[in-house]
Amino acid sequence: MPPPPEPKAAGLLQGTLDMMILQVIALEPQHGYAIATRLQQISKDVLQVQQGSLYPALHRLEKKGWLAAEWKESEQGRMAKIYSLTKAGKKQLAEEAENWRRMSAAIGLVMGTAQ
Amino acid sequence: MPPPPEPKAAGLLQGTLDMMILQVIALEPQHGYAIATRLQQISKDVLQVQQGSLYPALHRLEKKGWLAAEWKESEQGRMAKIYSLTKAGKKQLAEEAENWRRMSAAIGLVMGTAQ
DNA sequence: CTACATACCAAGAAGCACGATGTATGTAGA
DNA sequence: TCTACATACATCGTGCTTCTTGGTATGTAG
Repeated sequence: MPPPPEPKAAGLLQGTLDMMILQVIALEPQHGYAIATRLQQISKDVLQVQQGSLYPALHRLEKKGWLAAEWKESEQGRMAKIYSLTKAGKKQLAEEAENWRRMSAAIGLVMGTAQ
Repeated sequence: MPPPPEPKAAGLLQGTLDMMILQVIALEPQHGYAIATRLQQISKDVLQVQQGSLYPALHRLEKKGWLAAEWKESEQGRMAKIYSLTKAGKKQLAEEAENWRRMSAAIGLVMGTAQ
């Protein structure tokens, strides 16, 4: 049998996935599969979003009205559901980003990583 | 009736509570009530740990062997359960702190807060 | 025709923070 | 004395999010 393929250690902080999805889409409308790829690229392989986390999150965000979906052709020439930010989504992203800054700064204070 | 007492906005990132508890206790053994107070002080009121989050977390950490508990007199002259870090707890804290740094840095990259 | 990358989705389980609620004691003030 | 408040512990149920695992389908390269 093959050696256990590394712990994988995803373990995302709750709530940050939604925020990062909004952020990636804010830069440019994307389909789900590409969002996961981009997140992994940008974070230099630290963040590896599972599909079982990604798609529920996308549906969640669409349901709340932060995202709008549309079937289009992807860059690879295949049909894909392209998500883009709604106006409410932009506002939500701004709020969550601000909250993230406050929170991570506070945690930084506690952990002595401040400054 | 009194005006609604401010949103309170706790909303901790899941998983970080354990890490911060370990960190606060690493600085000095504390009892539960004091841990919550300290966290609030250090974070300048950004982090407000509910008792319904705190005590389960303490029991969880003790069960895993990261914390050791002992009944002693508090600074206020009352009996309190003082928690201190075990050897395993120190190791765990180091791991979680390192992981936090990697994670928050990665999220920072995504959010454009980098540098 | 097999494997792989692309692209979507669902179901079940587990973990965790939260809100509400309860107990008890010591102290300060009315 | 009676009341309020701070200290100090704790449990329970709920809801949300993430993870794991599995499944569908298409195009392309070998």
